[in-house]
Amino acid sequence: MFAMAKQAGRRLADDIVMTLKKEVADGHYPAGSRLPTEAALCERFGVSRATVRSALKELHVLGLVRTQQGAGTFVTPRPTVHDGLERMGSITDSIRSSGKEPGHEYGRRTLRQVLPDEAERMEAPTDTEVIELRRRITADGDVVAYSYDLIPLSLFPPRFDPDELSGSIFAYFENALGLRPTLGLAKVHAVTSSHIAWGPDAAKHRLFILLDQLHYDQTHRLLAYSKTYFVEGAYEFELVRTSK
Amino acid sequence: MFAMAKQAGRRLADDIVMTLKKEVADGHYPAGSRLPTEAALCERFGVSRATVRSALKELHVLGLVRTQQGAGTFVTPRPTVHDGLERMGSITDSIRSSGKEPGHEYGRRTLRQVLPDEAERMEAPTDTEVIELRRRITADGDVVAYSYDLIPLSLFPPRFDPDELSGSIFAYFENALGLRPTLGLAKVHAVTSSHIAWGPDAAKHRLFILLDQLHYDQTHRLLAYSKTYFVEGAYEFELVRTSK
DNA sequence: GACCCCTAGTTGTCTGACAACGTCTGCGAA
DNA sequence: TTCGCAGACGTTGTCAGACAACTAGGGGTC
Repeated sequence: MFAMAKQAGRRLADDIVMTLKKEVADGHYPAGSRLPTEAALCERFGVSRATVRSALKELHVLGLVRTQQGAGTFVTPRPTVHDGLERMGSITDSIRSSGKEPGHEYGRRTLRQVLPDEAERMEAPTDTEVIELRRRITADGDVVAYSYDLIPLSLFPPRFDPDELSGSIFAYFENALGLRPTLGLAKVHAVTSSHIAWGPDAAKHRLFILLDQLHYDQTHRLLAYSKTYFVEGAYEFELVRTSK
Repeated sequence: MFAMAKQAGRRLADDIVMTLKKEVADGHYPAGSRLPTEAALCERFGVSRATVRSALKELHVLGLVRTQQGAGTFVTPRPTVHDGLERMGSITDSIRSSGKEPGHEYGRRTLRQVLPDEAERMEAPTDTEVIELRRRITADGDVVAYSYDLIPLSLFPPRFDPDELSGSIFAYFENALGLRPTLGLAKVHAVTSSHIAWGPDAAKHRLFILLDQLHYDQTHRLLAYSKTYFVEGAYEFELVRTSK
């Protein structure tokens, strides 16, 4: 039989989803191939058909499989594409997955009140206190982005020392604060400006893609408001668009 | 009872999903409020609980609701956000949903072979014949984007007259050819160039966001390769990023 | 007021059955 | 042999009823 480590609070169907997701990703079921029948999956996982169908429904909504009445459930053929910008994730990870070594150089860390336009975008009171970070993000030593991040002071523990913040902000959120950004609302702009870049290579960088983004966790609490200026040409900006 | 127009090939659960989605969007069930119980929804839609659960599962995976065993199903509080760039859809629709009137002005329509770099990006033979379209897309009369679209000639019926193509390409695909673009792979760039814009306002447009995009249908057939240059500032470029 | 227990209500899972639909087999006709 | 068709069979979609797991709320006790 199938003994799965069952985490507290998790539903049976979730385990099946995770297992099948992994097997599809690992090529156990190639694109276009047919998954085992619902009855076979029932037997394998030791659950009822209702539970298997719940799991398959999730895979269907996620676009991983396509079901056809009378025929079976098939793995959706997908171009081999790593996740794009539509997936929440740290820039650090995406640089690393492209085979380069990410780096962070921190500029000023400031404690201040939000500006009026920032408050409006964040839908926060105008007296909200935030920590402002200025960073340069590098890949194999080359600057790929300049980032200006605002993080509400209320997220941090009392007696917090801003200098603890280094490296990836996502990693800090997760490891030090136990917060996981799961939703980002971004606006994309093209920008030419000589006031964004700083540091030794600043003069070379004039054309940017601006990702003006609000980060939330699963409870829709605002974690950060960041403006990240990607140096045009230095960072491959990919996006997978899907229909509903 | 509830008599719903049932489209061919659609499942019962899909109708329920659409109805509930709309009602949530219309504020019929405010954020955080509890949806009717599964039993109540069964009665309302005249279906079994299995079908209702299938529909609710879809809403759950889509992040619209949260279910809690023993308590009920609740509408997820969400920032009010319309779909962003991560959703496949025509620019025309997105302009219309922002309350403006979309328009299309067609420039040259050309029948030609693909260029080498185009063939590489399209993963197509170098002797592929395509129809090239040049369009200006407008909102309330103002140019918001210049688009250069390549569509494989093989998609068109024999004795095709390029002049039939007008208005939204997506609409033409769907209505005239029965094709539905469901997947887009895009790269995003910032571009400054004086060679992109054409027409009366060309001189005003120098800074663009380029969406360099391959369009596929559900069978993963390439429908089009388009380079759309959005005039910076004229089009609000939004993106909803989610985690897996 | 604070705490515990019990109960009614709701979602999660199980079982069994039939309907709707796709696929394949095998037979007969050309 | 080849082609077309009918029917059997397999698979997913839906239905019905039941019980398990869990939550929220009420009432009682201290």
